[in-house]
Amino acid sequence: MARTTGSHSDITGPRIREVALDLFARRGFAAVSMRQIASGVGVQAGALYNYTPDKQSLLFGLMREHMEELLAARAAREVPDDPLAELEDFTRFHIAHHLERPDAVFISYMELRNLSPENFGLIETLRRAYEDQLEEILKRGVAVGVFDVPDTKIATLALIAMLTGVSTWYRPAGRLSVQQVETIYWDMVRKAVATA
Amino acid sequence: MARTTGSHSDITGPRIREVALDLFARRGFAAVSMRQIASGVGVQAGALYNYTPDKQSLLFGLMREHMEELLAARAAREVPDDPLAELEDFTRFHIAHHLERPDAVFISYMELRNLSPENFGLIETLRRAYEDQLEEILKRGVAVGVFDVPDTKIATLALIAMLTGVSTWYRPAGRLSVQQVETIYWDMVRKAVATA
DNA sequence: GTCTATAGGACGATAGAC
DNA sequence: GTCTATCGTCCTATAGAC
Repeated sequence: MARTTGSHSDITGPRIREVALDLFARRGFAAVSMRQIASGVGVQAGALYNYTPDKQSLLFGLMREHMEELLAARAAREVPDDPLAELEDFTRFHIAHHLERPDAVFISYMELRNLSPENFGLIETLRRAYEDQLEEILKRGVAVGVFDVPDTKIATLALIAMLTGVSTWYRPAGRLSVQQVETIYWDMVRKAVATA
Repeated sequence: MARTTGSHSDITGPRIREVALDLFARRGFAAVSMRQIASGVGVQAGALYNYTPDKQSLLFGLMREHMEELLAARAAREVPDDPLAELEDFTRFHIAHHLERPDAVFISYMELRNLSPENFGLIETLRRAYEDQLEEILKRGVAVGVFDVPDTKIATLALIAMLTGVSTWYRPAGRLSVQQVETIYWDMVRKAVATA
């Protein structure tokens, strides 16, 4: 892992984030030391502090990046007009996006309690903004009579929990493609909010 | 927190488990020290080792107890005969049981990676046994034509993720009773697996 | 059963040389 | 920008007195 002394600012920065994401996801933030991260990158522990003021900022940066990427990817999408097609789009987007970055997904809800109160608040705001997009779809569908849910807020949380749960069991080498998984979940989501 | 020197084996044992459960849930296993647990109990750190061989056994004991209690509570139930009523019973049981012990629920899926491989395997076996009960209900319902799910294994995981997710947002002081929450979720579960 | 004391090591973060 | 060296603190777990 050792590396020759010298300047590598363009490489080291991203590598630190990469290694930290991997180690935090696999062992947990509190169980990972700055020395372990440095070793994975191939530098000494002190060198990390050229890139982050402290360990917690490293975690926060990874989580904020993940949430902002999620919101940006969602915003970049061309969204259909009717609520049913919109909900299908959201479902498929959510599953595909989350399965593409399992480590970031994992730490973003497992390590919330290791954030300072300020940082926690910032992440929660981003998470709320994302959830609100789903709730708005449900509200529109209820308004025009294509959905029937007793409580849009709870339905939102229930559906997101269900969809995000894919990350806990999906393995790319398994028997199902991402598209097949999307379709199976969409079938359940569609029916769960359908008019009786 | 200090306590007079002396024998308290009948009190200290349960208190250690109680304090550990609370601290592990609030801050995470790796972030909690034996000294902090001892301080919460009102003894010195060394005294803990009269009750547990090490920190990890303490965690494992809490998780195993939680899973065994879950299976026992489920087994003690009188289960209705038709799949639809059975599924409603499972849904309401799962929600009520989990909302009664949020800390144990929390650590039981957040701290899996802090278990040794052997202990992890034991907990996974118990978890699988519980999940299998739901899958059997779904299979029976599909067999007699009252449920329509494309994949019972995935539906099982999806429904459990949705139901367990209640623990992340429910607060007893909130606007809804446990019964109301059960009913809202049952409405979604019922429709999600219904025949089209 | 609990205490005090400690072994033996890892931690986060910083200072100063190059 | 990275290194080596280190400060001060905390950790798990054990030993031996009471």
